[in-house]
Amino acid sequence: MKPTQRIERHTTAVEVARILRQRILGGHYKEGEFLRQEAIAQELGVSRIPVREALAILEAEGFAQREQYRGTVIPQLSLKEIEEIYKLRSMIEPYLLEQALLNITQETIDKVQELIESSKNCSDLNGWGELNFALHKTLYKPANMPLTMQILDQLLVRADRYLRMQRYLSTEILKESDGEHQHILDLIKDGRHKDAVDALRKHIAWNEDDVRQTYESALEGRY
Amino acid sequence: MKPTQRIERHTTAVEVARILRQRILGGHYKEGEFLRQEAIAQELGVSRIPVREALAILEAEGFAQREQYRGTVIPQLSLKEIEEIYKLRSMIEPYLLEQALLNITQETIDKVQELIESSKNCSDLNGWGELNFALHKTLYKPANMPLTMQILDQLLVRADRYLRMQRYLSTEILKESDGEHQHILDLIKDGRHKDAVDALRKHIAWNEDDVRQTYESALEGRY
DNA sequence: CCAAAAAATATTGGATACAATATTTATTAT
DNA sequence: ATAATAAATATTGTATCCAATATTTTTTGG
Repeated sequence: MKPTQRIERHTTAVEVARILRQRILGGHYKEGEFLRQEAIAQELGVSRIPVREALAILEAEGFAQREQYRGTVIPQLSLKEIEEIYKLRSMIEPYLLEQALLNITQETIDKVQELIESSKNCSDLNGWGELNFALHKTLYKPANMPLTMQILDQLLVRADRYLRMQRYLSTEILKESDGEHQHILDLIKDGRHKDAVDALRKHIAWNEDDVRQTYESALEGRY
Repeated sequence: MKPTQRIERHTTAVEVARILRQRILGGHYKEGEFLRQEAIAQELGVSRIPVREALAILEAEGFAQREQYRGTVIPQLSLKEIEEIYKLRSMIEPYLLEQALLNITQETIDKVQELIESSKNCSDLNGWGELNFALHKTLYKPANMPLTMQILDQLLVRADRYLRMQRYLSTEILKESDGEHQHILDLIKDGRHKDAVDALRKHIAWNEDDVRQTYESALEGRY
């Protein structure tokens, strides 16, 4: 078979990991499906070595489970995991925002505003996800807590798997979400930091509700 | 007949990752030192392939940083990271305990008591760390929150790097810690769940203070 | 025909060999 | 002698090949 997707910069292994991560998040592989090294290698036009390294990375990140001499499976989505993700987010993000607000600069505010604008004008669902991701990163960066950010990253990426399910069904939620982001930023601009943190808490809670509903209705549709 | 339970075996790569993780935690490699694939491979009597996979895993776990065509370095320890680790632990662990206590069984309590006894009788610093790890896992397991446990695992393993520094200097802290664990368990046995959670909070806070002091005095000794 | 054993096939795991890149040492021009 | 350049060396990254193990198919005994 001929390669369908090409490699660019970084090492091949990291590139393959990135592509597979995207595929997993995008629902390209069915839950419980076995990923075959040889198949992936041929599709991407590389040998199995970088593919294996990529699978090792993805396993360490929790996106895949390797079973010795059997293969690699994509772990199943679950309501339980949604609960956990959002419980953790609701613990970590308000704290990150609080800390960030202590050191926030006009530059950060402007950058966040820019990202919100881009997000409003973004019709591409994939791109919207990236922007949303960047927004959080930018907003929390002044907290200067790299480890916490790293942990949060993991949670956001995991949440993304569920968010994408949702995006297939409704794009209104995106605009709603943009509006909430704008509201939080406005409160920050006004110096109403405590209110901003509260608004963030609500934002996360609403987000969870949306995801749960989508997940549940998707399940119903399936069975 | 089909196997009811698959035997837990490890690939060379996972085994190498485990060994390197221990070494990193044990301070075998100096901060900022480059890990050479060939050297590790020869020491462990394997080829570089599993070593590379191990390094990829460790990087995904945050224990190493690979730079393309340059090598793998151990990230530096920092007071900042200590603060972050313990802030996150103080958010996550009390919540995990609360949830666990809702579903806790006598079996779990007995198991934890056993682990504490073993810990009291354990003179080996390395083994004590393992027991401490197992204790947390056992105690929080009834909460049934695998993702949260996974995140916590990362934090505990990271904290271990600093704890080990400490253990070189003082073994009294271990006994103190055992006592605190016993105290928490006693409160649980008495059904005083809220008090147990509070005791855990204090335990974590004290632990942080110990680690900070050790880290700072170690720094002074170094320069 | 059916279940168990054996062979065949598929797939993963690892070692060796080579290519790509970085680092170090040697060389050359001024 | 020194800075710039080129060669040599070291190290990482990847491909190919083979070994170990799992899965599937075929064979065989009842």
